[in-house]
Amino acid sequence: MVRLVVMSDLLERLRGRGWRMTAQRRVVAEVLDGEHVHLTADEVYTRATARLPEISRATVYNALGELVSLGEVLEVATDDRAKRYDPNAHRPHHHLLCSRCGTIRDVHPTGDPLADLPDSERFGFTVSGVEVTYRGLCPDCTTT
Amino acid sequence: MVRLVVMSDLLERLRGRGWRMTAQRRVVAEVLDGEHVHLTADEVYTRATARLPEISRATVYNALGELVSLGEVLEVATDDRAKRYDPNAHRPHHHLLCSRCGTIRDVHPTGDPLADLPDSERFGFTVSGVEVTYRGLCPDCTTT
DNA sequence: ATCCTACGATGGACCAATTCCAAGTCAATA
DNA sequence: TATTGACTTGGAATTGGTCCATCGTAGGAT
Ligand SMILES: [Mn+2]
Ligand SMILES: [Mn+2]
Ligand SMILES: [Zn+2]
Ligand SMILES: [Zn+2]
Repeated sequence: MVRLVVMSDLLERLRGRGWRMTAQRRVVAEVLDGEHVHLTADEVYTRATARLPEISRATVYNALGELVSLGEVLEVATDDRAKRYDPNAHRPHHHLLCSRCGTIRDVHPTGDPLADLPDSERFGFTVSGVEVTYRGLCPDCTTT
Repeated sequence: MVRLVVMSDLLERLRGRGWRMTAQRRVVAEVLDGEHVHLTADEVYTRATARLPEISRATVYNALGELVSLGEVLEVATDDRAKRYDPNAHRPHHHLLCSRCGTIRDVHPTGDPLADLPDSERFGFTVSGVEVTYRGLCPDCTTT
């Protein structure tokens, strides 16, 4: 039995969590749902505008912020100025990014970097997570 | 034989590399030299101003940018809005940062994260480096 | 089906971090 | 010491994001 409905897993979950559903929130969630992209707030805004022309930037920022607090979306800080929003919050992963064009890919390294930080290197911190960012050149940028 | 002169290792190197030395560039380099801090551009500007009151922000940004291109200083992007500048570019290391107050510490995890990224997870990229960022609460923020 | 109201949406002002620019200054070479 | 290309400056511009007063509406109550 093949599952044809791929969308709205996220929408479903949000509703279940009591997230008040509005046309604006729906399109933001829909833009993020689906493939594992890493859009900037402005890219989300542009795509949302295609579906709901009167949506405002402030609303997009609000919705993104809420999705992040809810743990449904991850905020990724690259060295670009703009944060990126990652809907793939359920399967833990890390990132590989192209220093030239900014492309981001999800990667799943082997090993547990948390285990690689001995107590003597924790300086009394309560360590709760770790992000690994690989940098390099994507196939396109390597040849060009 | 104890080495008393701890400063100007950086200055020395820059001179040797043919970096045209001006009063402004010197104070920026001096602010960064020495202990392993992670200052924002504005913090560098403030400290530089203490030594050379007429220096301008633009010049601080210019000098920082050049030091980064020269590989003498590392740019660290946290989730804060402002980038941090790390003079510890010679001994490879990673970072542990407090999610509450923003404190950053250098850490040296065991293991090689580059070796943990199999070819099948490189997607044709030429991978050149990796950053590991541990997050948690510093001792102060844990108790408070 | 309609009412109510607390929560959400809006756009425009505001802000912080950074970059850009035209004009003035100066370090290093000859 | 004269020359000149590189560096510095202050302010304007740009970018990415937040704030806020006001208006609109989702969804529970009736
Ligand atoms: Mn991702
Ligand atoms: Mn460091
Ligand atoms: Zn690329
Ligand atoms: Zn702290």
